[in-house]
Amino acid sequence: MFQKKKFVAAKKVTAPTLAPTATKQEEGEGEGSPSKYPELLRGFRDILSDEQGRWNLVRDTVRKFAEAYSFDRVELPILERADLFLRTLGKGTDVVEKEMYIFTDPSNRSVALRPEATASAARAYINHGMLDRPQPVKMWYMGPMFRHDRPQAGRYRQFNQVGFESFGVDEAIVDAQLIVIGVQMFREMGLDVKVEINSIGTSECRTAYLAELVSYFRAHRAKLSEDDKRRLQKNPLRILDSKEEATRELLKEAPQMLNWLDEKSKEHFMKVLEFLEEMEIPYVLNPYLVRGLDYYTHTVFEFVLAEDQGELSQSALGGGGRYDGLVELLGGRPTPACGFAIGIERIVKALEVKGINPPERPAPKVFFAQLGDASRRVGLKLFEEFRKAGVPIAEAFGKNSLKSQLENANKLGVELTLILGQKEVLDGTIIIRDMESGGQEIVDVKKVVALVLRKLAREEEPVIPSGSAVASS
RNA sequence: GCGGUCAUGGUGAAAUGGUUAUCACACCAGGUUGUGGUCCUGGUAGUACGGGUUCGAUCCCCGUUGGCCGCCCCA
Repeated sequence: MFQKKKFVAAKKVTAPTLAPTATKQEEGEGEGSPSKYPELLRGFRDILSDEQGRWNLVRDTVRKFAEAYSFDRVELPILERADLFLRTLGKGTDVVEKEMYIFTDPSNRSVALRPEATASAARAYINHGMLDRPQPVKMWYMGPMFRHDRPQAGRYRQFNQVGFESFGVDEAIVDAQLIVIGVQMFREMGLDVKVEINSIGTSECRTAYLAELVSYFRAHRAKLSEDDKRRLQKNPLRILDSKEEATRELLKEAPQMLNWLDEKSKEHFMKVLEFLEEMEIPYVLNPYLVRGLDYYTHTVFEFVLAEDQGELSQSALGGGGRYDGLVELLGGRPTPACGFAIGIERIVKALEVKGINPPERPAPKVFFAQLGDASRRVGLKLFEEFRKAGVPIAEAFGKNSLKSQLENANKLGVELTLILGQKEVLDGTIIIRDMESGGQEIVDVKKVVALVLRKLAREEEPVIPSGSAVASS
């Protein structure tokens, strides 16, 4: 029996803590499991087989695109020096300020679970001297990210992202192609997205613009909400996507980023848009689109689920942009770069809402039913033969009665059940039972794989309807 | 981080300040020999956790944890 009490007891055994800096057990989350059963950490989840079909669709599609567009797969560490993110993401950003899983490791280093992977990709680019490879260096990754945010549907503390990053080329076509890849991937998966796009220029023109923006809003400070005042102080760009009515009103008269772009930035942005038009990628110019991370320059964009895709609280499926200063910021040679990341959980959710649910794996069409240990031994070998023949096969070795095994077979919806009893083992035969008709035949066990293959192939032959019109529903 | 809302077996639901918490589905085992789908019988399994009020709490109160929604933010 499973002892429920064990977990209660286990709670009292204080595990060696990784953070000797003593997170005092105060209020809020963070105590052990309050239940008698082990409980998931808030915002963390198990992804079970009922979702795996959709996950596979995402994984497979992404991989196909990565290969077609020659992006190289990289596996980046989940844990990095905290400093990497603190330097790159920006001081005022929420991610850095309150969402990072940051702690001191046993060797007394400040480390962080990655909240995103672009910084790691840039770090890898520098560490491995990729600037000496033919440019652009194009890489893609897929894996978990961590942000200690308040969980909600479509927002988790551990979530998975796929990212595409291209280093070393500053041409607008790089931005455009990344957007094309993103949009086409979504289409391939059956999701209709639109692209929201903006340019925030170089850090120089952004600084000039921000000064202007701040002074504009300072003049109207009285009308701003507390939130927006805080933004104005900490991260003024964010005021652009404020949802406050009064602020939105003020924004109409506010200085526009686009007017502050220098000639080169403007030209770059126009080219990106032209390429998108050429490719007939639907985009929406959103002058208020800014991204949450500081390293972006020039083009920024988001992939947003098209409206008619059902109710979803989180409709931004991904986003990205150009980050020409990032490599240099990390100490590398100035290197232009551009990339995007998409959130797998949100995509999977969108697929679910849309009713797209491919099977996780092909359902087995054959079931092996045994009677006794001699039969089990033969079964063990047969499984290998069927595997080599590429035929998935199910079993219930743990059951003793033929009846319950057939029940299982029936529930699985297999076409054929192989029945092997004492008698058959002695004779070197096996029974093939057709589950639909109930018909059975006794065959040589040595030929069973070939016979099953033939029977299954016959089933798959398309039945040509003979003349009679099929009643339409 | 702020506000709201909810929490009953694996799932979906029902009920009550007072014997043993109800039902369906699912799962397991049977309905004499080695044969599934329907049917019948039986079984496993639950009031998230901690405290308080009470003679008595699953129900009332408080706290915690977790889900969801809005804000913040973002993928």
